[in-house]
Amino acid sequence: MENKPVKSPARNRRITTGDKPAGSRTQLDPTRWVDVAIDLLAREGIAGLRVEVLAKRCGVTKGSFYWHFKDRQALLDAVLERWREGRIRDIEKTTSVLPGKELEQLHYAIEVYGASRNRKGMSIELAVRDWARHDARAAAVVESVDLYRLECTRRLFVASGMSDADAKSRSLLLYACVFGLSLMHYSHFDDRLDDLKQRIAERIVAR
Amino acid sequence: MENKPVKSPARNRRITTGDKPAGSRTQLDPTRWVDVAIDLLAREGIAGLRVEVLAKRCGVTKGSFYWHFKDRQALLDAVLERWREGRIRDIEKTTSVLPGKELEQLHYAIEVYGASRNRKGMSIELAVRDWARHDARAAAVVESVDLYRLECTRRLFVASGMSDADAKSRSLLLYACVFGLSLMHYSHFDDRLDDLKQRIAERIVAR
DNA sequence: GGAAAAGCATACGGTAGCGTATGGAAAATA
DNA sequence: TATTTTCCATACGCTACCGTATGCTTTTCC
Repeated sequence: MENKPVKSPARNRRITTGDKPAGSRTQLDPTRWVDVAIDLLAREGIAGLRVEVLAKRCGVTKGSFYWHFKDRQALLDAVLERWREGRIRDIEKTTSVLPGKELEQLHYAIEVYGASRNRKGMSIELAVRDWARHDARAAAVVESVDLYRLECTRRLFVASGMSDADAKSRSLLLYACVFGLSLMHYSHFDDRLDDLKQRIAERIVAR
Repeated sequence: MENKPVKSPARNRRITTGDKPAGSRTQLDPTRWVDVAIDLLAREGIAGLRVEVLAKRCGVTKGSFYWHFKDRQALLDAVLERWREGRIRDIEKTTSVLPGKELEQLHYAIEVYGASRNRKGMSIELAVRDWARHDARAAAVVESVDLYRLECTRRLFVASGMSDADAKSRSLLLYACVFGLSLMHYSHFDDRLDDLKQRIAERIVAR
């Protein structure tokens, strides 16, 4: 008597990812779960990154999740690792520059971090940092990323002719300012925010 | 059976604001709940501020909580209001200064914000800001506090002889740096952090 | 001293979330 | 085609919460 409703079969889940030569393995999700998880993290924060919510967002149930991951912590570890790798790559890309263009590149970095098109990236950044305040693993990842960033921009300042101590302080000030601004609500403080930001960037980089 | 049998009022609370003089009244709780709640907020963040956890920390059960507060949101509103008042008072105290001592006072403010003895205050600050990222009420409070802070320090910069535009940018940079530093993990970036901080403060305030 | 209110405990229903058990369907493989 | 492996749905037990209902005990006040 107990017929199944057969409501939403996953019949046409033909995954057409960048197929290798007839890879033949379904190979559906090792990365997709993390993709959606990071999107959820950006929107809701670490407290909103729940297994069943994530599964629903992926169009499956948690039965699938627990086939791919041992538990929630395994997902969180994967999210952290993915974030770390992405940040390292991004830092290297942002701070590699031809000699002579260092200060220009530093200005560019500041502008990119504060740009509105980078909203999601900054949401992830803040979510991870909040996460790190109550989780040692996240804190360790944040620290490694911070140190790498600080070191890369320090080199740029040094390459542009500044002393090591000056370069260090400017590098730290740069990132502190970038993240601090993303924490604040100052849009009503001035009606010419672009000028304001420009002056701040000058104070960090110039002279 | 849809009547309200006996118990309904959550309304006629004791006044507690000087009803009787020196009455040794119970006076136990209108503020104490919020005290403990803010302590819990500092430790665990907004996600850890749960009714039953708070009650246990107060040494009672939630039956007591729901006598004093309509619901969890009422507590959160009280926490926000208390935080806002405290910040406003603190800003006024920190930025009121004799003419001629403005830059000195700005240095003092920076140093106080970054001091280790202010750890709990900064924990609350970060918890409220994270809260504000997903709650409109908290966001409104943060914005009002931010604008007040920015305005007060702007006046200090102006009073020390800077242009209005310069003062605005330095004021914003000051707070962005203070909060940004509290988000970062840079203790291994240099072995002389005091020098580093001093250089940053100089760059924000001096010249 | 006794009624009334204040202050709190206990029990309950309800939701959301984690992780497990188990079965079923689809794809891969023999 | 038959069997195994992959992938997912469903159901279950458990815990942590929120908010309500209903007492019980201590004050307060007359």
